[in-house]
Amino acid sequence: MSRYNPREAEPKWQSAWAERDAFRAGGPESGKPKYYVLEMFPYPSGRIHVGHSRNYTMGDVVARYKRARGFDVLHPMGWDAFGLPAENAARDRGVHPGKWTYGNIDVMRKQLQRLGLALDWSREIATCDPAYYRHQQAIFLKLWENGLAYRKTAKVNWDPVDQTVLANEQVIDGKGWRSGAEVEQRELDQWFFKITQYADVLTDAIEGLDRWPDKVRTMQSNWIGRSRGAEVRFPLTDTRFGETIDVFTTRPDTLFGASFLALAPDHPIVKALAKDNPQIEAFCQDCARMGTTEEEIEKAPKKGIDLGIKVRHPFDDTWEIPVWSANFVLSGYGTGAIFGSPAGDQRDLDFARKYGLPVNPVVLPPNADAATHTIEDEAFTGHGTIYNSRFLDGLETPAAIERAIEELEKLDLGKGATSYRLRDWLVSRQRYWGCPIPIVHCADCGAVPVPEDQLPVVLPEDVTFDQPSNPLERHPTWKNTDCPKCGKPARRETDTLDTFVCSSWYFLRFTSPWTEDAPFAPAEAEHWMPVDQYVGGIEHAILHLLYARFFTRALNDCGLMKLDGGEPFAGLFTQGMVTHETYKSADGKWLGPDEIEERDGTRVEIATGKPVTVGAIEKMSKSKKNVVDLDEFIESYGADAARWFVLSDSPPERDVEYTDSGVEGVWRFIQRLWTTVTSLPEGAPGPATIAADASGDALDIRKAAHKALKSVTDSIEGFRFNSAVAQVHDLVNALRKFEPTDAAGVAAKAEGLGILVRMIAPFVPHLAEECWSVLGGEGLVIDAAWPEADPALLVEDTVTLPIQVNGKRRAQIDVAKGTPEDLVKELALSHDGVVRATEGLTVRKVIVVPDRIVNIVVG
RNA sequence: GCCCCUGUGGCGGAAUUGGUAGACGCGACGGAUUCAAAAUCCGUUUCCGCAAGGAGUGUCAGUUCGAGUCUGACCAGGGGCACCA
Repeated sequence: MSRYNPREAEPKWQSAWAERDAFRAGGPESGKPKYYVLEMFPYPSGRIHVGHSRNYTMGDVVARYKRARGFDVLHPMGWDAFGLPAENAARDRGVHPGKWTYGNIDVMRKQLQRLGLALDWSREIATCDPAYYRHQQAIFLKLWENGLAYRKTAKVNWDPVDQTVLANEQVIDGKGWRSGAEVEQRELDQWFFKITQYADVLTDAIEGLDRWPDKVRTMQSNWIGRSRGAEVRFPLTDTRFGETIDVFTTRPDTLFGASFLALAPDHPIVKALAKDNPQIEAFCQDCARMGTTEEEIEKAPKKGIDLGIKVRHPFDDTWEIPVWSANFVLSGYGTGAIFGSPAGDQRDLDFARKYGLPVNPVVLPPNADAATHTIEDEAFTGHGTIYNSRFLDGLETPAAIERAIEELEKLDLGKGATSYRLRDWLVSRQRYWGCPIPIVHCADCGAVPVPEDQLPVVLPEDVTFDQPSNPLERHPTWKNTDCPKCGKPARRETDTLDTFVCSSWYFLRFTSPWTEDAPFAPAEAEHWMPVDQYVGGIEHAILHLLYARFFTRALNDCGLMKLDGGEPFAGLFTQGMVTHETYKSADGKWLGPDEIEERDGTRVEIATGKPVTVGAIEKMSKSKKNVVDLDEFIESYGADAARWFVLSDSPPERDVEYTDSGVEGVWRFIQRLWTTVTSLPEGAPGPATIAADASGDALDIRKAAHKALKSVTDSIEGFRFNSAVAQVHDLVNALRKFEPTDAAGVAAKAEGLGILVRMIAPFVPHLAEECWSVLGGEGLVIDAAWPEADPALLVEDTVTLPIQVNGKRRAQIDVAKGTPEDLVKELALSHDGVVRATEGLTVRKVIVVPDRIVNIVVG
């Protein structure tokens, strides 16, 4: 019997699919329901390893399954091609970023094609292509016209290694997301997108994302960080610096506990006071001099200075409150000023204790006694009953908040307000390999947009990477141009856009990548959007997924399209990684799995013969060398084996560990499936057979096939691919053990195999085609409809009922389905095992759950 | 500090609504085949026990005829946010 040879079969079927252009998406005219499935597009960093392939395989299973279910599927692929690694490669190897990038794209495209993905390659895009980024420049200008892109001087995150600014979302634990370097704060003039304008809708809409993981929804909600509260205006006793100081608080119910106000050191009032007061000036400088990295800021001790001015309490104009400046007050959040209510806030309490400010308890914890309740070193931050607070006395916190706001509004000294943690998206990058910002700076006219007919602003080719700073800035001529408005000599914007801008709308471009006069054809976008199933890594839970949600709304508002609800991704699945053991050589260098081998039970470095240290199991990554190259894997085991492996064992959202023995198990399975299929005798009916009059073993095998079909279908729908794999294993085991003895048996086996082959087609498409063809199936299996399980075969006519005595299983009986309770009870009570277990005890109750279980309660 | 998730055999995991815990795979062990090996095939494999039987889903309680599944407290691991007023 011949073995299945993926090396021959896989290219053959790939050509067959390509010849009939099988995966080209139709569109509005196809007459079929649409389904848009998308994997987060790759950054072309070099080569694809088995780890990367998991993401694409999962999307592919969905694409192929939906296709078999009669959907017009859009499943495109492209390249997130701008980014810093290309510049690093240019610096290290002297190759132009474009050349490096396109070279990688060619390699990776071939790798993805060898994986047998059902992709519509006619829609391929690369974001570094001027045909793509010209539209991005047009979008930038549209956002600018609509007030959603703006330029301002602000404190921003500066990555000293990558020599560029970063968005807040790209700073992880105080370090740059790519370089890992400690991020510094710098005051710079930069471009921003006004994502904060959408903070409210972006929060509210999270609730409707019911096909997103809860985890991602929570993370987005926390990131935006909406807090509801009040803005309170404290009247200044001295009006040199204005009428009031405005403060944001979430707890206006504690207003009667106010003992000081604290302003950020760079608050305008503090700055004004510092001019005539050397002590305040010194304090401000001290704060400014203090470390600029996130970590230093966090560790800095609390300190402040009395500014010598006073405000009046909004509810009592005879009550004066001192105004301080404190280093822990952030100028960027709320109004850059707080009121200190030490009894109810730990930080305020620490500050009050340090500087001897009053601590007035105003919230009584539940079950506490007003007469004895005191605050020592620990503030009570929870909700409770308000006291010591005049008209708020006796109210519970939520009611007191409302009452306080009501009063503030009546006095015109405040109002209900909402504050957000989210900052506007800083999109300027001081890098070369990105989309140029289409703006010209003119001494007379200011920032002037490049007129639409002059787009794209193309990157110059002749740049150097021998210095760390922005190559566009250093380019001798590129930045020199004329002002589009007045014609005078002017300077081009040399910053490029954050690459996350590119990935914020690529899924729209895929709907009509050939459109030249617009980023996308609105009719196509409206037909295909939203993406029905998006698949990608959890690392984008905030970054990309939040930006994209903002972008579709912004594009809606700029009139570029109409997308109901504004959400780009109706369904999101965040897949786990592929992990692998790590290895280090005797001298501490990372080694790849192909550089080691096992000799006499210990693993040694092949080159030196010295033993290696086996390290932690970690996500496959180039830096730790624990990768298995996809081409090499396919060379040995085939694409189907890679696909089956990454879907097996672990739930898709969890990590799966790559092991050689696991891969061998997959190989065994593929061969076993093949021998099972080819074991069908000559002249057997085709795979579309329905062996309607089967009985006995033949009927059992039919039932097994239809049950497996039902469970596999459910598992695919529920994104439980590991379960689907197990159910397929089960069916293969049943089919290979079934040796038909007559024509009816052969027909039943043929039917079972026919179901099996169509069922595995989304997972191992090449093997499925080969099987379909040997079984004599008509056409290609990709064109075969998903089989329907016969409901009559899903129900058993007898059931095995476990019988419990006091909740412990003691026996089981086989009864006809639907046997009356009385009879079941009688059978159960007379069963030997039950009689033994109940001897000498009184039967108090018998619970019969029809066709499920019997429980006898004795005592 | 606040918020969220996860704890099941030697391992990855299954048990979708409370109803036979451990499907399926890996590993291990035994056997067949072979001169031998690879490959393949057939068994066994939660733990204790020869067995009958007993115990068992992180711990402790609770609800229930019945809990991996529900509730509460705790323990452990992972993740997110964090001077955010």
